[in-house]
Amino acid sequence: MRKSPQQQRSKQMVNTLLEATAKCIALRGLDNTSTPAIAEIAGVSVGSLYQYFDGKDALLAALLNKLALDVGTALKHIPAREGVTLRTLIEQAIDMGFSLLNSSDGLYLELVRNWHRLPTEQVADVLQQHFSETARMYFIKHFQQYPIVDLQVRLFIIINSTLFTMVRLASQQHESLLSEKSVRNGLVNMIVGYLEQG
Amino acid sequence: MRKSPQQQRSKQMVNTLLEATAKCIALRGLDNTSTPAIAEIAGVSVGSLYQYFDGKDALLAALLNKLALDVGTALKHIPAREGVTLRTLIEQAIDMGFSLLNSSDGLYLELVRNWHRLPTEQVADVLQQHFSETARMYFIKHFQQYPIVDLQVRLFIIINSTLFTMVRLASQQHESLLSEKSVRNGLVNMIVGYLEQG
Amino acid sequence: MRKSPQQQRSKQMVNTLLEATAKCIALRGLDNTSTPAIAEIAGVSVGSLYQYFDGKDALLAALLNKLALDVGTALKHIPAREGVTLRTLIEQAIDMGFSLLNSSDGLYLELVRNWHRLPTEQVADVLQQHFSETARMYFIKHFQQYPIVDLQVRLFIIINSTLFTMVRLASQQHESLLSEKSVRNGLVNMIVGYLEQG
Amino acid sequence: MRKSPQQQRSKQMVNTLLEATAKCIALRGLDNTSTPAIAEIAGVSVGSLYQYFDGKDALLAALLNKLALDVGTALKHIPAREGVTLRTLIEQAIDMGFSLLNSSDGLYLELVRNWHRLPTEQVADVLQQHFSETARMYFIKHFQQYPIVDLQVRLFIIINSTLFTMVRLASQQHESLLSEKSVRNGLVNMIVGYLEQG
DNA sequence: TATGAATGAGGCTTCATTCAT
DNA sequence: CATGAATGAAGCCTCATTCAT
Repeated sequence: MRKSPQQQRSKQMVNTLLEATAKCIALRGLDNTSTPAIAEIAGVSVGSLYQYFDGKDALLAALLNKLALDVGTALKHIPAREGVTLRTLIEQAIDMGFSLLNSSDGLYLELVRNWHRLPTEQVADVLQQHFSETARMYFIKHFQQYPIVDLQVRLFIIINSTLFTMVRLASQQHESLLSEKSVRNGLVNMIVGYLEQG
Repeated sequence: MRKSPQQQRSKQMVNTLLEATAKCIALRGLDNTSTPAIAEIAGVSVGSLYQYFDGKDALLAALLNKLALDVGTALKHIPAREGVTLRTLIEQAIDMGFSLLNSSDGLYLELVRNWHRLPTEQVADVLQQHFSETARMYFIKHFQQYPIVDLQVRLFIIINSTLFTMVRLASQQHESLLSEKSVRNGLVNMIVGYLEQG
Repeated sequence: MRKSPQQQRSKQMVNTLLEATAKCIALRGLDNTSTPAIAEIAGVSVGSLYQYFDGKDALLAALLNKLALDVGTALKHIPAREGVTLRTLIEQAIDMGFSLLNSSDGLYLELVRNWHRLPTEQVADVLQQHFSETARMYFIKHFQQYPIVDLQVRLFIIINSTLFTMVRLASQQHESLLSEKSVRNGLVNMIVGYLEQG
Repeated sequence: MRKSPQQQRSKQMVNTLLEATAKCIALRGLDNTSTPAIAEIAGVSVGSLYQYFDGKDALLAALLNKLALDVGTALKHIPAREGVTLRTLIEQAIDMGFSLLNSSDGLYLELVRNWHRLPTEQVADVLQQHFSETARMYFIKHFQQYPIVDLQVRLFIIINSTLFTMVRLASQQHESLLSEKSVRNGLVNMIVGYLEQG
């Protein structure tokens, strides 16, 4: 590990680099994202890059963490007011998912597609925790009469199903016969149905 | 295109190379699968590789086609006898999925993980058709009373959900808290529930 | 050296290979003329090629010899009847040059362009001798009153000047502002003028 | 295009590489001039080569441009004082030609030999323009009484004739029966004679 | 002899990383 | 700290030639 940033300039540099990484991935794809390319986009020398990050992987890891936090935050802002139905909640989550996948020039899309080549542990942790907690709280509040068994399993299934179905759709967007809306509704139906099963 | 094989030896070589490719992907991952690596595993010179395939991509494409055919064949052998329930059908498909993902040293796992970097068109075609047909026939036979609307959408969702949920599980197998069995059952429940919705 | 052809079949094979070589050079250029390519055009295996020729260079050398003989023969047929003027003689030679360069899909053009990479010694010999003899005889017959001094030098200059000027012109034919005719006439004038100098 | 050099070191490197390229071509011939060979002669890693040039072709193009400029400059320094005869002018040009061809270990020789495989457009431009202008000016100044018709054609013929005759001679120098001097004089006679023709 | 599959040296190029300035 | 030039291992591919059948 390099020194962690301790000064103003440092933090800015770190930020610049992370943004450049994001931009590069979005524009050129993960495969074409090289350290020189990142440095160039950041308007900084490769050397500097290595002052702040141990290398490509460290940079990616940092980017993922940052994004995970952002997403986590965004998720927390899905209003869980009193009386909101499960269906509504899920609709909102999925809509947010689609808008993330379509945002940032496809950054998230490219990242999820390549999840297995990325240092995703922490990301998974962050999101997993968020969803687990949210779900647990929701069910405790609303459905204590028929508590969900196997919550972990169901969450695992739902999250992966939704995420990758969305990614696959977004990946063929232009040439797809399926509309985003119909897939969204299908997913919602499937998930709600599943969660309401004894 | 290279000359197509014209002799006994040739067909064998093609096979050797495809197997080496498969082995290499399984053992070392797609990223570390290079033409030299393949040639070495095949016990053959790089030159030979290029006598039979136009390059790395052609080799991959050929491998995928072959595997798609194999899988297609395997799927056709899922017995669809009279009176088999939808649940059973799906259970069998999923079980087959898991056994494929766990077979061949993880070859299928690695391939599905990297789907977006592979020349998957034909593969998708083969499988898509199989599932579409099977599903259509099944529902025509059993459920004409409440015909499934949006079959394409539902299949898209189900297939991707299942596939990637399984892949994600298999990818963390050793360290996962979730058992294959529980995920399998969850998926089956979810899918059956979804398909039986009006 | 391989065995020299001693049988019918052999001679034919040699011929087929030489023609294939010529064709290949004309169509694909010397740089893209590989032994496999030649064998394929000849409809013969690479192995056979090596039965008859020691390799690429031997093949080229043989081709050049053959062509040199052909050209030599053609040159001999330029009618040197009584009373033909020097100018006419040269015009005919140049016209023949242009028609060779434009013939055979550009084979000669490509060969002359690449003269320095070819085993040209013998070719040069053949042609050199032809021209020397012709010239000597011509001048002895017609101009003994003012015999050309430095015949070797003059021939060297004339031949190379003409040849490469023609080749250069033919090489840019399509995009050239200069017409073949005007260059031809210019060459003739220059050469005749030069030869008639004391 | 690579980044253009921005520092002292860079310009030096560019130079080193161009010189190494020149050296390599001169010593080993164009065919044996490979990127590894150039890098080795330059005493530099292959990678460096690619920091400065897009590849072999770019390197060649750059070398040619540089040499064209050098030659252009040299030509401009052929003194065209008042009263210099056409013959003298041509003698000087040819002498300069010979000395170039014999210089740099035969670099120019090898380059001209391979003209048709080189990116020669700009080179041709530079030289063509020089000669056209010089010739035009010369004839306007001295011979307006009998203006040369077909100047373009004559220049084309003269330049190519001279150049390739010289190259051919230089290519067989050691084994030739012809002396440089005699060929030089022959060329001069031929050219002057040609240019003075109505 | 004829075949053509197999070889492997050699050419081109990229990019993560280091290090002298 | 910042810089960016330099490195070199590693990937991709071609083709002249050999050799088992």
